[in-house]
Amino acid sequence: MPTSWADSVSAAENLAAARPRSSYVPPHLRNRPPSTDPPAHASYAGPAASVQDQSGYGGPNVGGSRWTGPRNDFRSGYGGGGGRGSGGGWNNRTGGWDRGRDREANPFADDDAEPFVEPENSGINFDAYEDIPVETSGDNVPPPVNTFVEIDLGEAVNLNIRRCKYVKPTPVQKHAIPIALAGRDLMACAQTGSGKTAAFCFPIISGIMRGQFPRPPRPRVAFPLALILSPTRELSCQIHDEAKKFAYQTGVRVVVAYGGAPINQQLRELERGVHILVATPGRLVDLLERARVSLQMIRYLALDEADRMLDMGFEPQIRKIVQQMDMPPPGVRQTMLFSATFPKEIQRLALDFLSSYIFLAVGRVGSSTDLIVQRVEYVQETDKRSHLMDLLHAQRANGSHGKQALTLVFVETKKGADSLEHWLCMNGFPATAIHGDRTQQEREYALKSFKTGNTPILVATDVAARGLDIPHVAHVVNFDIPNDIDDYVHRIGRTGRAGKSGLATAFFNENNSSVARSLADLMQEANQEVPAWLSRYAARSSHGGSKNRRGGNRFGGRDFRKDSSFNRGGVTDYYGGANMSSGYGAPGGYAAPYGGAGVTSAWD
DNA sequence: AAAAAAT
Repeated sequence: MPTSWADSVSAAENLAAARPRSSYVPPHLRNRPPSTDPPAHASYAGPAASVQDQSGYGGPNVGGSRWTGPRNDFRSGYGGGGGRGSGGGWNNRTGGWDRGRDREANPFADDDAEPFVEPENSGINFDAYEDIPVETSGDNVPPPVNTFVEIDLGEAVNLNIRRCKYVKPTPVQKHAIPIALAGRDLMACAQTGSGKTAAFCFPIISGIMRGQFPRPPRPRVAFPLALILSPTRELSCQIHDEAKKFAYQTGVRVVVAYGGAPINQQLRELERGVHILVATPGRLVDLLERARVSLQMIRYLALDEADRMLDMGFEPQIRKIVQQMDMPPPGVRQTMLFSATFPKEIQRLALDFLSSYIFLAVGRVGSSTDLIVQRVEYVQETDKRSHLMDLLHAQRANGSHGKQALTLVFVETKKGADSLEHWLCMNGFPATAIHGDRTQQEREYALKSFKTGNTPILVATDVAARGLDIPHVAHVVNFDIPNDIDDYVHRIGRTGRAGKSGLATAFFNENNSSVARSLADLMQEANQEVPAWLSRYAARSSHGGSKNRRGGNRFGGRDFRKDSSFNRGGVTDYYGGANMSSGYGAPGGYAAPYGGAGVTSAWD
């Protein structure tokens, strides 16, 4: 148990200062006490060898295709194996499997320099994940695994798993990885912070290493084999950083592309060859229109925060990328959708992108357990600032060595973020802010300054609501409560990560009456204390189907194919499409903001 | 109604 941040910081600093840097230490042995070293890796023959050795493996994809044939044929059409030609590599011209690996930066180098280092550094409290409820549905669901050893991800990836200090898979990984390795499409609903990124990255990396792929047909155009899309630039960066760790010295190249940053550097990276492209939609569309990226060789598509990616703001861009460019259709590529929340109407939309998929729901680790203590306080608009100050004062008293616990304050608008940041600073609270009107440089600086504890208060819009893994956030304050309860779920999920505890406080007033019911339900479901006044609000505003009514089970979501309003005697009906619109009456309290002729707001 | 996402 770490004593305090400041102690951890100084301990880490001492450690770093004491370490001699004179002789070469292999990356995986750096910064580690001898007792925790992984076993010697004399047998580690290098990634290129692994790739060659396994080149006969047919790839992970099984199952039929509704297109031109089995997925594997897609590969053999070009007849170009990874080992052919002069250099042996998928992207021979620009580096391939072998060249450039010496230059590959060690993505683990900074890990132990992190100020908040902890003794047993798997980082994840697995006890919090025991006996977590899991629901799967779909045809022939591959059985889960209990250890990484059971999954043959290959020697190089196994090594990276050890470097990441992953001891055993999280529940979502136990289920999702076998499904993905079996080549199945997947819709996975699991709390962020429970290891989703690794759950889709490991199978993709493994599949790319084992598969044989045609040579890129044109120079100066990037032909990624896998595409990972996310809704914010910072999240794409985070996924990229993670994926680089998982792919370290495997020869699999991961490149990130997002807006707000100079495109030329991204273009250069792409030209060096890319197997896995992590991107935000806007920049990717730009690259596609410039014909600098082609999706024709995509074999794996992953949407992180998939419900957000398919909501009204993003859907057109996603459809353009996935359906209107040159990406292979469902059944040819493998598609994986991940999110902590999956509203039914979004699940329905997602059918367009999936083929005979498996639905997986892992009980929420954070938001519906006591790991996050949720409080709701009645605060008038005009009292919010002074109320926040009271909270921060109380926290400052609890902090150690004058350092405050990290507090993430969510507001509704960019303007509101600016003005609250300014006000906090004026009142002696070290705050910074992040929102979409700031430059990318400012955004990244704010995030970094917050993460390091330099500025322990971060005021944020929903740009920071999803996916961002910021360790040691002790407190999430919903200064403004979001209108969509799913956003609330994602926001409070910034604390209580990796099985750790956290606190979430929301400032409720009349303006939030539309979410009173769903908020009360959610809190009750999570065994939180629901104030009597909130229950009264909930009862008052609950009649009439609200968009915010959720399934009412203990899962983060439920396979909508099981919903009677969508079901016509078998899940296969949904792939016919004929009864889709007629079956879309949403009697379960979900109005229909999407699709169909009458696109009406469900909450006007 | 707001936020995000290309220049």
